Amino acid sequence: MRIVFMGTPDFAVPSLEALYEAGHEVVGVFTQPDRPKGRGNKMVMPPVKTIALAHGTPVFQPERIKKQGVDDLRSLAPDLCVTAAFGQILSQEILDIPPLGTINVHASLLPRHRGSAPIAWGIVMGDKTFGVTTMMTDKGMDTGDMLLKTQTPLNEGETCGELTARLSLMGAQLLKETLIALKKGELKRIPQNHEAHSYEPMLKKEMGVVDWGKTGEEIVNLIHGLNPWPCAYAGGLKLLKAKKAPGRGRPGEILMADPKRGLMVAAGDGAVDILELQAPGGKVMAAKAYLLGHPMNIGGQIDDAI
RNA sequence: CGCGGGGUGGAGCAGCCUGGUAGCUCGUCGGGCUCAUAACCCGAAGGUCGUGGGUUCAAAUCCCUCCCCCGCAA
Repeated sequence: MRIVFMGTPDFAVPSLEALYEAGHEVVGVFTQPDRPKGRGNKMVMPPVKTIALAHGTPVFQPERIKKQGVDDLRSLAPDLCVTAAFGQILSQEILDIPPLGTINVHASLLPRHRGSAPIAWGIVMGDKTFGVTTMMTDKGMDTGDMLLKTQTPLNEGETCGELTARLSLMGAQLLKETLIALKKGELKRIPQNHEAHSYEPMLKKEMGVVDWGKTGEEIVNLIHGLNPWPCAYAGGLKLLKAKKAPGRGRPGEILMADPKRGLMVAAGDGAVDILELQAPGGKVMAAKAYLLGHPMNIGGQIDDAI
């Protein structure tokens, strides 16, 4: 079976590798163009490209697949397309090319959390159960029929980055199973219950500003959901890990700032024990370590920390 | 050459501008005190101040080189 894979970030890598491992014929890989990134603005290739090149698979990086990728895709004559966090929207013209259709690996339990950042939003919104769904891609945004689904509970204190790594492996496994079922003709298409869907937009930096009037739990979810990007911020400090704690005070008030006991900030309801943070220009460090060199005034406002 | 921050005992920082004895908060080790403790007291070990070069009587500090780390720009 001739398969064309479309994907870009780390999340997509295990899925692509699963195709190779299962012995599928990956005839081409589409991924986002190399982009200037990091310090020095050096050109960096998407993780998926690195893997594809290592396997000698032809790589295509159209700026807009809808415009410049159609002919390339058609000439590859794929039987099936597989997508995983590709980052571009496919037109009907593209979806019509592979006879078997296009299967997408989506990191949520559809129909919940359609959109580009399902894991982060799930954590931010307080979900306890996460998962991956394989689905037939259609013209809409993650609206196609579902195929297989797998789920997992959120671990205590787990961040979006950590959960994403886990789900990417689960997604790869699910993709394998999906293709096996496809081959056997046992694949069932389950329409989504569109009534129950939710859709969330791309993450924005502004979301990260902590509103200390919210509950301790909501704030902790925000901190973990936005880690590693764009991250939650308070007073110039990037907050990476935290846990809910009992406490009472003016929202944002520093209740405790002790190198031995930690950094506790009052929320609208309860308090938040900051475990890990990052100061401008600095590395990620335990809040207790930060306090050794940056004493804070108890009773002060965390937003004035820097 | 995209912009900016940083590299100082094991950890987090100060000192650098205005060269001249290595400082702070912890940790560690030893001793003491206490029913006890994230408490307190006494003492000790531990640093080529990222690298290489330059200026100087003298460089963590001033000048140049290189390496590494972090943030912005998604």
